[in-house]
Amino acid sequence: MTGSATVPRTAEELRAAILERYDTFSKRLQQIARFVLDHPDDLALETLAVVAERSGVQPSAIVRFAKALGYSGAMPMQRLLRDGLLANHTALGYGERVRQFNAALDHQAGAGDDGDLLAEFVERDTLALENLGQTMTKADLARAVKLIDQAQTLYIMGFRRAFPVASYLAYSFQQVGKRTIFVDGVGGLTSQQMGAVGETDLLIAVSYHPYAEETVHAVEAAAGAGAKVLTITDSLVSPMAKMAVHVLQVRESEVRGFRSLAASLCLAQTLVISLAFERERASARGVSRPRRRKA
Amino acid sequence: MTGSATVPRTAEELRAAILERYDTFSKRLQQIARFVLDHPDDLALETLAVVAERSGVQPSAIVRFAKALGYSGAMPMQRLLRDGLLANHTALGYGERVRQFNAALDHQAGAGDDGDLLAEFVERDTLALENLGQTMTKADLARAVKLIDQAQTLYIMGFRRAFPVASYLAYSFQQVGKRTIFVDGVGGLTSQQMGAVGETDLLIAVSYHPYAEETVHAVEAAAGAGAKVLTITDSLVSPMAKMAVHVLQVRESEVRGFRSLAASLCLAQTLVISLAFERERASARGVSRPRRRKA
DNA sequence: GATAGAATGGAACGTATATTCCACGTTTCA
DNA sequence: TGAAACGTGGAATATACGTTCCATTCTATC
Repeated sequence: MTGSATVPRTAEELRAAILERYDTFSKRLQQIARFVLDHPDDLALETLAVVAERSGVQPSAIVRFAKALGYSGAMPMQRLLRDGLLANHTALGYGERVRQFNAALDHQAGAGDDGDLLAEFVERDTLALENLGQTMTKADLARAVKLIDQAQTLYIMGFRRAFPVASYLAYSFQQVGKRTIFVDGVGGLTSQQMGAVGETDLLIAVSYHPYAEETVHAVEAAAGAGAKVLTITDSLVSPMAKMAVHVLQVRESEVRGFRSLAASLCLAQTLVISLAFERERASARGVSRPRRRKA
Repeated sequence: MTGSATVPRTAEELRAAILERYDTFSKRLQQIARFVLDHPDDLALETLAVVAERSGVQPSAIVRFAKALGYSGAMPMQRLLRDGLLANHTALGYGERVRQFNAALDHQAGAGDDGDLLAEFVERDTLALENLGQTMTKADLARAVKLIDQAQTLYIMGFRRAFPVASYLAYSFQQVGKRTIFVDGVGGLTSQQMGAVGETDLLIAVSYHPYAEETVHAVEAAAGAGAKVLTITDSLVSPMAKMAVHVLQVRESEVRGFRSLAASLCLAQTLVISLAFERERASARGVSRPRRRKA
């Protein structure tokens, strides 16, 4: 039944295949081909019956069209166009590509071959980074840097899975000369470490689902004391998000319950170096920081 | 049945409505709300059953969620998100792409500008990951996993810049049930924490140039006590490399004097999950670990 | 600690959908 | 012009989906 040896596997390939074989199609099939080329989004999103009515053909004709291209039915073709739609979208098919990646991983897991596990994680982290670059706006970043710059003292916390990110932030901010206190929770001294937090300070709380209790409480306390809170988290409705003056959302893909931290650390480093540059620029303009100076 | 007076009629309104009423939702409904906010495209394109499985809830729960927002069912809500996706796709051909174009212009603006610092880091981390995938051999990884698997107790250490990596390793290995001791150096108790290390144990030492003194000393001590040492480092001739039975070299690319940790963390995660798979496979084959099976 | 109420999971249900099948119409070649 | 092959429309069918319902579990209140 397959018309040709190779079946199109991407939206672009499909488009090319239709153009190439257009002349060999029957009249009705050509009519469908024109519709697919002209309104790919319709075919991607709407139900087959709707597409049939909108293009003026029978549903069965569309199925025949798909089979003529080598598919088993119309639905595989639809899925292809859906993925293509997402790829053009800003979200970039991130979810879909992760889905496919996970599916591939499952298959390999069944085969028992962990040889290329590394390659797969590399791929997944690359996707997460790409997604970060496209979803995080410059305005969000600039606002975060401004908050950090204005803070008299920086408090940083993050437990469990967020701990590596928090420790990296603390270490790096100290390196660039920012007055930073790392609330590491050692010895149960969290509240003591946070004791002096005041209205001129900023707390950066890193937390991912499930959100550590200590972090939530600390954010509450800090907000109660009048301090500003900046959270790096995975959801806009995380417990911290509401109390925070600014939220940086990071989407790390998850495989078998293990989420990566690549995107978070990339963001963390961007924050640190953005701050360093900001200060450099400020001190280059004038001796005193324009934000603080009184005269 | 309608929860509120007005039912959201656009994707943006829906988003706002969810955020506003989030607190009034039950636990499961909040879980769904998070998923909808974080993965709107999934809900728009995938079938309800797929969304349910991906978000870890029942299909009926999603229907309840939609009804709680005032819809007659889940499908009207889906249609809303679908239309929103389409609108973004077509209409943004102008607005969004102009914005991206402007962003590209800013990127060209210059080195001093921190406008697209994020893009720069994303690019750099992506390269680092790619490099990791190409240089790290399967044999190196397999040997490392084997060492970890055979160790009775795992000791993990890494200070300064390596601390986030070490803490991630410690946390993750504990999560998958490996007996792990995180030598964090709190209270100057490093040598005490390392006191019981013996011939059947493995020390994973993470260290980058300039190599922290404490790490070097600890590796010496561990090697002296007969323990095996696996190092994750940036040079084959680092002080630790000679004493280690196995070295995993990670080359993090450097931008403006700041090195990333993306590749190291990707490697770390690969190690953890490789170990988890290895154990899973072993326990699936037989009750006892077949690692040493003779037949 | 007991009880009323809400929330939840999962099976059962009805429906809408994609697909298949077949009779009819159209084209093509002898 | 006749006959055979191909293409087409629409009904029939099987499937997959969204939705509903109810027993059970969880939560809050007394």
